[in-house]
Amino acid sequence: MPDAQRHPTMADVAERAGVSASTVSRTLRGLSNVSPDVRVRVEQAARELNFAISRHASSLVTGRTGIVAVLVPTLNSWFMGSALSSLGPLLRAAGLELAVYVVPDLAERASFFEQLPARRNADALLVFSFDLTDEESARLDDLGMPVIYVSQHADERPSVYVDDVAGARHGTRHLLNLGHRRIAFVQTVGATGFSFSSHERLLGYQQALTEADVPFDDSLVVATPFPYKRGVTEALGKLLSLREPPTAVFAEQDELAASVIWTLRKSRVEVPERMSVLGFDDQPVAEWFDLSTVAQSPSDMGRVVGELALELINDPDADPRRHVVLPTHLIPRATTAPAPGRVTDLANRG
Amino acid sequence: MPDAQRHPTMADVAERAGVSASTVSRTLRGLSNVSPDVRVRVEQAARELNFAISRHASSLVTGRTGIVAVLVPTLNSWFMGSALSSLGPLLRAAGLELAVYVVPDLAERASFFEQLPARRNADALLVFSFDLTDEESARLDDLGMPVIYVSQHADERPSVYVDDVAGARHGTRHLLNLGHRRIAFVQTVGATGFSFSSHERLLGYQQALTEADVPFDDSLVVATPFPYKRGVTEALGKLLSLREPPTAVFAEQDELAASVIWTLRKSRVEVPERMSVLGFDDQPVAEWFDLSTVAQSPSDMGRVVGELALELINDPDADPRRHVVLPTHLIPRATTAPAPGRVTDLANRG
DNA sequence: CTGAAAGCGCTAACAA
DNA sequence: TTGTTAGCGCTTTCAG
Repeated sequence: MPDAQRHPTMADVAERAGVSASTVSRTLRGLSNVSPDVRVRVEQAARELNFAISRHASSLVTGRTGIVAVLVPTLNSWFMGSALSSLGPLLRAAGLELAVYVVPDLAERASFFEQLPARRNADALLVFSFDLTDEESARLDDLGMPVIYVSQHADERPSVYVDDVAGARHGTRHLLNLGHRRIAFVQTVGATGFSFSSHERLLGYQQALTEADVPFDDSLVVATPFPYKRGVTEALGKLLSLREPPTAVFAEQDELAASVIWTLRKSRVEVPERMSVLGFDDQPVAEWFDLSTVAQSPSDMGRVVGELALELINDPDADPRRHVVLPTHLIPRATTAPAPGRVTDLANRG
Repeated sequence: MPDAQRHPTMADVAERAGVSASTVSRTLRGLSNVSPDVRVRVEQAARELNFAISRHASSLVTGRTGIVAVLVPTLNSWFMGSALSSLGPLLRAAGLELAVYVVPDLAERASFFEQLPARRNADALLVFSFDLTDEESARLDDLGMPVIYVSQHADERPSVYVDDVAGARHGTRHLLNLGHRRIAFVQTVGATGFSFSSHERLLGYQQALTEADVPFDDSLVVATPFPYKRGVTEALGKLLSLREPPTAVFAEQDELAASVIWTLRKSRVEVPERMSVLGFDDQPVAEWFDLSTVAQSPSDMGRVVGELALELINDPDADPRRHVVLPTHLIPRATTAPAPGRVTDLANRG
């Protein structure tokens, strides 16, 4: 259907408005030094011709592409989806495009870092949820554009992440305050091992235990491979058959927590009567399951990282190593309750 | 950290290799008419200088941007995530970039169609899961690039969608074959009303009933607003209080089905003993819940639409109105069972 | 406030 | 097979 007639150029608009191309350029970019009547004529001509600027032509001369690139392992996760769904509109509002590099496996990853396709083709790169090797980070340093690390620390480089340690500490304290002393921690382990967040959350869990003088027992920490189900059943089996089984499970993330609850209920272990379950994230599934959880906000994260990107792009003097740490908050729902056979204060402060 | 020294250009590479810029261009694009030794020299020079081509400069002369744009309502859904996660790598392999326009609400949508930011800045546009007005579609026709409609039909324009009607028909037949005669259909209704798929699935449901001579009863069709929970409780309340309540529920999609199961179990209605529940999608949640469902594959969809885009971009003579319809298949799991008090053939053919 | 001219980095004829 | 030339459509001096 589309009629591939050529797009009008600035020269066309200029001719129609009876001015020069430079004036059209100035007008359309909203520069101040254009007389009101000329501005009106130009704008009208542009509208009539249905003119759209060619970003490529202007990039060539300004040296800016108007594109922000993001590097993600997948788009198929709550975190990515939420973060990018808020980042996208924010960038658009600033007149920038969002380009996405999906790098699902090791081969693609190697090729990405070898070719660096974003080089010269974006104004900034946002690296989401990767645990980069030093070599990879070094490669990105030569990209010639600001690189912001999301969901991971990166020394001397700008990054944005949620305070996983504090979040897990608060969550664990919530369980401790409910009188639990045997608290299990369930992690997921992927193809590339534990994620950065996973480490941090375990750390927060340990810190809270230490603060409460509850000895850390590593038989209470279990890992399960990603496509849960079987792994979860096994992991819970292990926990329930301990001499002194846990009365609470802190799952590293909500989907895992949901799976834990599901599996427990199947085995007739009531939640929260016999076992409290706490998640991390506050994904939609947490609401369905009435799951107590430590909430984080990926859409806030998208917003914050977008703003930081704009700043680094527009202000060359901006601090190029800023770290932004986002908070979490505890949402007690129906899956955590006082430890069986214990009278406690119901505090859920973290 | 990045040292903003200027990027080397083709001229730099040319100088270093002792050839002209055209030769560099030809070499790097892999054209055949370059002598082997020159090729080697050029490639080495490019490598040494860490040269990367400026897509913008070449776009200017070739008229192609090397970008495929997608228009999506959100990135925060299983369907989008899966589809784009497969589309991205496919495009990269073809040397194309993926640009994403996230248009979450009516205001953004209006602005998108007014400005058409993709115009002149992409080689094709893929419109995902929008029900466009005629006016909007017409606007896209003037974009000057192939526009492919995903998850929706569009007369006379290329489109890719899953066969929702057939899928829902198969699913409904599965329930009929299990002896169910009172089968409810639960839809979700969003801010903009029912989606295209929603309509189609309802249609398939009705067709199957008709084929089986089961009268269609519109009190068995209920809708619930998107953030389920409350809506689902109400909807099920309505169904269960019917004079002749259903023995099976066909939910328009898996998340909704999960919510239905959850709510039923809370009300002590056993699934599948007293109520069968069937979903649509085969999202990960279907596996957790051991949910019988009608499976579709968004990642196949991403792949197919990507291939179609490449074809339309590269071959001007390609049929510009091709429709590709993707299949579904039934996955019987644990949430569908013979209707209570009925002896039936357990066929699950669709 | 406006226009003319130069050139951003590349590719596409055309010659050689 | 290679180099030369002439732009692609814009922005940016620099004059006026």
